[in-house]
Amino acid sequence: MTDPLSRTFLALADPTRRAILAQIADGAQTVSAIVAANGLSQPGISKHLKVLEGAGLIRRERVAKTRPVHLDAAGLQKAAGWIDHYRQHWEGAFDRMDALIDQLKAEEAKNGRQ
Amino acid sequence: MTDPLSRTFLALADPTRRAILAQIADGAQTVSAIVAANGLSQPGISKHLKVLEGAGLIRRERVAKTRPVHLDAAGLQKAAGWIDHYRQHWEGAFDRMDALIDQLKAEEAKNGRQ
DNA sequence: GTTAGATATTACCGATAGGAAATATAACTA
DNA sequence: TAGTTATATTTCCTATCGGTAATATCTAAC
Repeated sequence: MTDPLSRTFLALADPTRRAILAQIADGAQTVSAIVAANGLSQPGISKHLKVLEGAGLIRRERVAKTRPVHLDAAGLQKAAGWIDHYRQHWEGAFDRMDALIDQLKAEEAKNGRQ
Repeated sequence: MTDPLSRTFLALADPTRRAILAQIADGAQTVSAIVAANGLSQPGISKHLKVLEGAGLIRRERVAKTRPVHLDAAGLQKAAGWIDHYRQHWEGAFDRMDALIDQLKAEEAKNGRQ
């Protein structure tokens, strides 16, 4: 019952779930393939997939008996968007620091000439 | 005892903690100021700050009696870096889709000329 | 050194997460 | 229709989370 962004970050806060995303990044995989790749039980994987789906990070379709799992960019974009807001801040901070360093160097050079 | 990236994402998976980061994005704030801004109790805020510090998202210094809380770019950069890896994937997917649309348009135009 | 203010730590609570095992459902196949 | 495969759901356990209240610690000022 939490907000979508929290759900997305919570979904990313688990190594198994990040491994699943890494596994399907290059193309859809069946649940069985994901179970085989990770050491977990099948119900355990299904639970993780449910969390990822609820966070908008994966989509599932139905192909015959299997339910291939796809990466969904929408959820990741939301998370990236939130972080990007702060990236502007810290890159700004780096820029200001660079400017400060340049200024200090310039003054140092000027003092050297005195 | 979990891995650093999980700790970072877990720290971001809470609205109160994201609000704290938003509040200190433009400059350090004291714990009291953060307590006043959010509706929570002081120990509650201290707990959240501990989580944020463990995730490398904030730093704390000591200035007289207060402990100003600063945004720390390091943790955010790790999280952003992880997501960026997948951003390349999904932007690649968009590019490929754009290329496909261009190709379809080109063929359509060619057929139109026939 | 005593006192006051700012913050951290501890103890406790209810809710939820992550995990395994058992069971149920859904769809292909014989 | 019965059997088999793929996946989902339920149940149960323990650990952790988010919250509050009470207490402790650290620093500055007197």
